[in-house]
Amino acid sequence: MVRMQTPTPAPVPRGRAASPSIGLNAAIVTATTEEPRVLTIRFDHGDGEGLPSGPLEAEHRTLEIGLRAWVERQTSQTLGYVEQLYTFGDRDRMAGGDAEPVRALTVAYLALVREARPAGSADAVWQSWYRFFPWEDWREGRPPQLDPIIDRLGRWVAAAAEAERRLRAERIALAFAAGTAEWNEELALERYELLYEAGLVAEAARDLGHILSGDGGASGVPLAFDHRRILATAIGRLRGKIKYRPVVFELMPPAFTLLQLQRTVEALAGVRLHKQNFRRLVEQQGLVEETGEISAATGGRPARLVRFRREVLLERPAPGLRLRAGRRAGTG
Amino acid sequence: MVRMQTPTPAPVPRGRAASPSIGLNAAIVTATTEEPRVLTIRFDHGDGEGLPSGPLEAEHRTLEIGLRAWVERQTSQTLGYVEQLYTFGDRDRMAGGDAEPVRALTVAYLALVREARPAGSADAVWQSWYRFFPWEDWREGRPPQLDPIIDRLGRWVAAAAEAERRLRAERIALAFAAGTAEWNEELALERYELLYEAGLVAEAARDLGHILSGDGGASGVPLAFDHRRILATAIGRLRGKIKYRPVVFELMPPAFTLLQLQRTVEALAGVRLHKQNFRRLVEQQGLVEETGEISAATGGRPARLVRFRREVLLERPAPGLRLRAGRRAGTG
DNA sequence: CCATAAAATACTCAAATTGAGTATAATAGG
DNA sequence: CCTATTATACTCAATTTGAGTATTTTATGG
Repeated sequence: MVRMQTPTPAPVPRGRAASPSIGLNAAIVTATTEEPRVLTIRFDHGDGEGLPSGPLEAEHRTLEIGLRAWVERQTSQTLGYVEQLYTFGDRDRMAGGDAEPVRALTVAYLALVREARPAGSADAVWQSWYRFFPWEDWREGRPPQLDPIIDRLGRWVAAAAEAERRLRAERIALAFAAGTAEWNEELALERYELLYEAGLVAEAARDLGHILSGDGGASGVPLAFDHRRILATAIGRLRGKIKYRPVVFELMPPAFTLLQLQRTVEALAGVRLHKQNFRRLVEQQGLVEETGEISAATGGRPARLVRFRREVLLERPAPGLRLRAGRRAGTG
Repeated sequence: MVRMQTPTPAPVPRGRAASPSIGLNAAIVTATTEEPRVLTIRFDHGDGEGLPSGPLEAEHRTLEIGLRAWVERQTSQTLGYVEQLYTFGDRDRMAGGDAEPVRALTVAYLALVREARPAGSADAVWQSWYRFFPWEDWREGRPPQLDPIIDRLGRWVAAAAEAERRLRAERIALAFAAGTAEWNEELALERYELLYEAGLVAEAARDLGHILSGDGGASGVPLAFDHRRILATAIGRLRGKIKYRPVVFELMPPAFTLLQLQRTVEALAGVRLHKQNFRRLVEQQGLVEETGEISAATGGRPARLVRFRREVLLERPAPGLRLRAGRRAGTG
């Protein structure tokens, strides 16, 4: 990483010097048995769960090194791909009462790991990320959880004044494929933020000191702090990234079949793909190469085992799986 | 993402709790008379220049609000679009001597403004960003500055051992369109990082305490600290973004002709586009609508004046100008 | 040993998109 | 009126996409 220099010496009379604490936060993702999984921590003090996080320590040269250090120490996972997501710096972030507003700066990361180890601590668990975002999984068609959500969103729209109402309606139409718009799996963050604004996720009520009235689980399991928002960011980012960068392979074993690859992509994207076209794409793009081996039958005709063709990284600027959802699940 | 190596990784065994200073940093971009411009500050103490930056202050609720606040105060610019780029947090960033390594955290932003005001302070100047990246401007064809660069990069490749050599050669081929690869304007950061690693930009030498031997200006004007790297990040991000988000319009006046729009996109992307196809794209995507007015002749037949069609934001998830460079400049 | 299910793989084909033009219209300046 | 310059309309072949059908190769249950 680049050797960094000091930021420009502040030329402005410093009002109150902000000397906030800095946290690192990671959405650690893997994919097993057709589910995208994320590592969460159960907090022993209380009932909540959240993403693993740790402090930035002085001995780490860069943020990313610091992140890898404590993740590997705490969860005994070796991180593969790591990408910075966003830095959140809200004051008043540590809500809850009349405590002096303390700025908590959090640098959030997305990390991919190839295999889900049992997780170092007993409090760390791998969970399908759809547990937190049930409306994001369209692999078996439109998820039924959407009905109560759209319903409640509709009431939120109606509650607003003229101009704002139209705006809300259109944001919802776009994000939730309510009108003519098609489902766009990349808009995970937009959807979560809409639900938060509309007060339809538990975090929104919590941050206001309320309790969310029940919705039969349609709104998903909440996470501590803004961790669910970070996870939504991670999901959206990853879903976008697989289209132009071969990041899926960070989640695959050394050798795999094309169907396994497709199932992993589908798990992440939350949509089904057209099998024949998916293969055509993968082959045409030169993303994989033969291992020469054949898979131990997966239920039908045995499949070739392929591996990721690393050279593609050096050949083309944007190798990825610009996937288009197949209308019907698994045609052909 | 490719990262540069720290020249001096001094592992200092230090205690705990990093309580670093936090800086905000902005690449403020506009586009006038067919040039993409960025606001830089001339430092009175010394000869360098850099990006505007300021401290995060306690009274700002979010990072972005803090950023807007001091930018608007210091430069009297009103920021339109603002996007977080990256958070840099290297320790040892305060180079130069045996000073105690202090962590300086910097959150870098990209900001777009519609018109370049004379800039609040006399030390603030709008400059074409190609002054800092002469090799990035392909609008008049392959820039001649590339020749000495490729030449020097070639020597850097030759200087490496076998395995590393191949790697370098392929990174260069991809980033600089040296082999079969086509020029990819989005790879601005990758190119800058290669040049930094190869010691071909002044910052690399400076960070090592050397002086860069002359290259006739091919390597562009340096900036203080890592500001040129931040600018490269901003350029790459913006060039990518215009393809799927209508951000160019943040730089356009309320009414404009299609050619003006095209010239702005070309200025940002650093490549020429096929005029007729560009228009087809813009119209098909519904990005603009008629104002009914006609431009005061721009040299030939008068052109319709159009405006950005805001509704497109609500209709489609990824409205942008997925531009393809035209082989020849301005055909038709 | 045969029928059937489950995959894998091969091949087809029409529609849509893209890349690269040509053709024509409208203006200003001499 | 001729020329330069830009705007705009329209064409057309090549490529890419979306959505199939057809065929091959296994395992399995009678």
